[in-house]
Amino acid sequence: MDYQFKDIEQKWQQFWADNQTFKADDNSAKPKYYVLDMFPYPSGAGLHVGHPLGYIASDIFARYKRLKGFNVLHPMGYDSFGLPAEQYAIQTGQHPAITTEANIATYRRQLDQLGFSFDWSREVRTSSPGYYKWTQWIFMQLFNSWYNKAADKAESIDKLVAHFEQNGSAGIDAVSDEEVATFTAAEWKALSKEEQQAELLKYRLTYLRESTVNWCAALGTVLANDEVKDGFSERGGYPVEQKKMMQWSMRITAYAERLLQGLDTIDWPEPLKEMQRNWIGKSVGASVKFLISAPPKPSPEGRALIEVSPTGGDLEGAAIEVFTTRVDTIFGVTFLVLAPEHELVPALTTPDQKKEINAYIAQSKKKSELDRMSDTKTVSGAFTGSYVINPVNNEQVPLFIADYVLAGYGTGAVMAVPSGDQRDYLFAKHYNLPIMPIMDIQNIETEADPTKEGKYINSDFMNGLGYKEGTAKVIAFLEAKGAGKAKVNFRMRDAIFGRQRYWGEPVPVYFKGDLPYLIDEKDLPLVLPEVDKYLPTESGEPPLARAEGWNYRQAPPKPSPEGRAYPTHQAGNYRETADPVYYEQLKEFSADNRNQPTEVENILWQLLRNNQAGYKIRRQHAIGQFIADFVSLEKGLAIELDGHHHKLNKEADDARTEVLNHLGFEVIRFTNDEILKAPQEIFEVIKQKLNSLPERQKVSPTGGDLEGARDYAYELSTMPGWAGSSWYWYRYMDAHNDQEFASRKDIEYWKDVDLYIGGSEHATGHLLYSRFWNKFLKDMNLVVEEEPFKKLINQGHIQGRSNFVYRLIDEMGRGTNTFVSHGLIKQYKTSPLHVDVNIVENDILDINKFKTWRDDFANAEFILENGKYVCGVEIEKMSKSKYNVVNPDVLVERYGADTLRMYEMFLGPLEQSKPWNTNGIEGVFKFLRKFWRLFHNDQWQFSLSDAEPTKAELKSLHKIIRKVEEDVERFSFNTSVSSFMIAVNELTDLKCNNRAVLQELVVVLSAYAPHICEELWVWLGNQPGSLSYAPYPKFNAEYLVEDEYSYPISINGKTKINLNISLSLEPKAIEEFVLANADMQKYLDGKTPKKVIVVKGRIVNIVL
RNA sequence: GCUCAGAUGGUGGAACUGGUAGACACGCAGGACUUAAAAUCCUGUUCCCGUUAAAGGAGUGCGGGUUCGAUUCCCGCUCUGAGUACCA
Repeated sequence: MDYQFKDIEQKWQQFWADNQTFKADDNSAKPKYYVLDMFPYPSGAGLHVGHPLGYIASDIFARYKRLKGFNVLHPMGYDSFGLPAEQYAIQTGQHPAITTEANIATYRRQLDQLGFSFDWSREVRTSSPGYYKWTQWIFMQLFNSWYNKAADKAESIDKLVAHFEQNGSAGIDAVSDEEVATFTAAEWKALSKEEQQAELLKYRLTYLRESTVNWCAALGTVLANDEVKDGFSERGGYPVEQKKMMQWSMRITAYAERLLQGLDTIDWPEPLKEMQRNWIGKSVGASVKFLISAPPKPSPEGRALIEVSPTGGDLEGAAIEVFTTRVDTIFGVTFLVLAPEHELVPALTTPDQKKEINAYIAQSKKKSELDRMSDTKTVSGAFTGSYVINPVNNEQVPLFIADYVLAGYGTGAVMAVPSGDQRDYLFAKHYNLPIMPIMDIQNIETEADPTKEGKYINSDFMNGLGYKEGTAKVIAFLEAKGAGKAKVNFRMRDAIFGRQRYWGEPVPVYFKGDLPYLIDEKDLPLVLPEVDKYLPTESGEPPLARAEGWNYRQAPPKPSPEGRAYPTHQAGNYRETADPVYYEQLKEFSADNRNQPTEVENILWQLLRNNQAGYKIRRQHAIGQFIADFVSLEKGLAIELDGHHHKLNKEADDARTEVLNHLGFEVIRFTNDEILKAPQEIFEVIKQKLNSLPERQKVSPTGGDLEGARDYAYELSTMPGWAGSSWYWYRYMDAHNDQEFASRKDIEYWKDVDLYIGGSEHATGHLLYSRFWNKFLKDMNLVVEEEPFKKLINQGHIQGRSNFVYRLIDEMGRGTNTFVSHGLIKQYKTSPLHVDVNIVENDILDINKFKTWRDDFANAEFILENGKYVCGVEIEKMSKSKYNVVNPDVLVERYGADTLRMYEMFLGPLEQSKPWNTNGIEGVFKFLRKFWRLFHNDQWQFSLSDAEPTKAELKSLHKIIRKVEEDVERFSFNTSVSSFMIAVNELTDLKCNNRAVLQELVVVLSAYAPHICEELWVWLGNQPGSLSYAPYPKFNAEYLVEDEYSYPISINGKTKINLNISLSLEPKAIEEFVLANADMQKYLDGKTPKKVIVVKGRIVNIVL
């Protein structure tokens, strides 16, 4: 039979699925190998031909490793939280979960038809509660941790608390917020719980803090730095502004050094490592304090300044701290510059300068991010009127502000050394400030000279020293004086960890007042609630604020005999609907309480039981959210005793009273003492109260009783897109575990990802955050490797090739229905318009198809060149809106998956970006047919010979065995496709139909073209499905041994002829043989060679 | 501006540690089969000069260098792509 790829591919895809052929074993004697693809966001557009590129490569590699005897884990899943589904929901009202589900179905169908060897039993989806339960859990671990610099790892927050309780803040070296308090153990213990919480928040690895964020009003959310490009959002291209907001952040800066050092231990592309290094942005230098000096001539106004300073006192004694990488140049400092946003600017501005400074601040605020970037030449700034003192020579230098100093980097202040820094130089020239050379070989005629060579001059105690000694000396000097110290600064900022969006993981946090608390671990997952609309509320709160009952109900703590603690409810959120489950829980606690009464309760109970007060009294009865000590449901009276808890929490009691009142209960309270002293009197009070109250309507305990209960507000923002992708490779190891994010056993077996394939666009996002979380999990001893991805390969991007038509613009500036061919557009006023690449061939527009492409083009007219409409071409991203998408479905339908797989590999090196071009796919298709034909006779009948393979056949076979081994190991998939073609061409020429040879060839090719190989494998008489785990053929070098080699003979490096010479011949003999050759005599032309170079088995070169 | 990657026929690309530049494909040209088309197969295809065949010359972005020999190594430059952006 002819090569029927459609039947074959369907059949084997079904077989693999039915037999779970690629299910990985968690416990195997074979060595493990983990091949991972970056999991996709399932977009509505489905896959285009660019998406599978990396998956094909990883699949070939995974299949190859199986043949090589490895236990391969090769999973796939979906990064299914994200903006597009939510944007779609906003527009259509369709729940993002539904959109996502539909998109995943499309993705799955498209992936399946390409014959990937994924272990689908381990599929993960970041948006499924079973998965994000553990994303939330990891968040909680981060919340419960702090970074101990002394141990250089994250540790439990309990350990920090224990330290505070014993030693106060002394001796703690932590990565924390800047403004942490210092306190003694006693002071710590004296703090209220809330104050302690607030302080601990400054240490936690995930924390809430007022931060300047990238706010995108159009998207209604904040964005991470890596999601902002040139002041616009990466998705959608909307403007982004800076805004101060209370935000969740991740203390990734704690790991800056380890993230940097770790790069040296992993096998990643150098450019990608470089991007991470730049992003981390380590600079080694020093921080120096410049004392603020009084204005030079204290005027009445000058004094006024000091009085109005925000510090409330004398600014003398206060200092400006700068960070510098060239502290050795400090004697060249002739002024200081602050960022306009620097907090001390208002206080340091003298009244004379106030006007100028304010004008400058206003002006630089107005400048957009873009202006500031494009305009790097203009010097601008303003003098504050104040001066500071250089600590090394006590000289007064003026203090300026200028927007070339960034508030967000370092301390937002720089010491200006115009002789060594070009920006400072320009600034000094502009403001006529002195420029002081500090190196003997410095040339500062026209520009700054940042040289480190030479000896210092004008530098007091540093004069005559070189860079290294000078730097050491000046740091020692500053340290001794307490005016500075060596310091390392990082460019990387903590990562904002919150989006004001719906379609993301809820943050497992609720609030008491302003303080965040974790929900109970047993309440995970905190499931995303339903909302009526996916938009922010009218008051600008995130969409989750629309969710009904989006509040946390903390279960009452287990009662202690003395405590009988009630949940600490406080005024706040109101809840109208009942929660039967919670009510059941309350009833349980009530029963517990009844079984363990306190002394006082017991006394009162003896008086009130059996209708002794005239009405039925219940004790420890659940009402709404609370358990009342005694209650008459009939009369609506709650009697509360003064438990241990109540004393501590008057506010909570008041709130409780308010709620109970709302529910129709009157509340009376007694202290324990009152009851102990005069129980009978209390009894009488209660009795009177009961009589005075009207009878209450009966309410069902489940229905009405819970109404109006108070709850805690949950966090309203959701986690950012990178949360779910920062640990997913561990979930694949144990995808269905509902006790742990992955079991210790499986983590210890699979350890880390051996090969990770994905795009370089994740360099500073996903790949950095994943390394961060991995290091944290390692610190927590939850995983075993410090780095998650041992080897990483960036597949190139397949770009689209767009075609354009050019619409003629009339003199009014309106678009017409006339289109100008590309060659003529210079003569007309036109505007370009994307046109569907499917109606263009070789850049010539099919005019008839164009007219039917869009209704409004039915009457289009054209200005042609040479009778043709030539389209413009541009290489850009493949996207629906650009009409340049090539769909793999179409190609699979026409050529089959095996052809598409091999063609995508054949296109060029995996890591290279290139525009898609379907031309050439025929060549690969022909190759597979030719391969198929090797196994068949002229009548398309399966026909093989069992004879001994010939030497030539074995040579072809073993060449390809070795070649594929070499190529796959170095990820050069394109070259092995060529080699397969060569092998099949050779075997065809040899008319090879030898079973032994072809069977091995099938195994070698099966990683690339699995379907056709499975089919032939079974024809060859093997067990269906066994091919995937067949042994890779053993290469035997003997078959490639030659006894002759065709030496290229060159004269002065230019090849002239080839001569067959025995490989056993030694160089001396080769030289003689060559020089004696008749043809060579002609070239030598009687001359004697100056020199003859013979490289055995390679080349002969004659120098004349 | 800085950092990184790259530049090879009409096209995609190959040449792995310096050793026959252009493998393998696409496209194109010519041919075979066929009434014809499709499909398939064969031949040619870096450029220039020349031709019956030959023989010669140039050639891996440009200019230098090292070397018997350079697409490969070194120096300078041009262009393209990516990242980054006043980072003190």
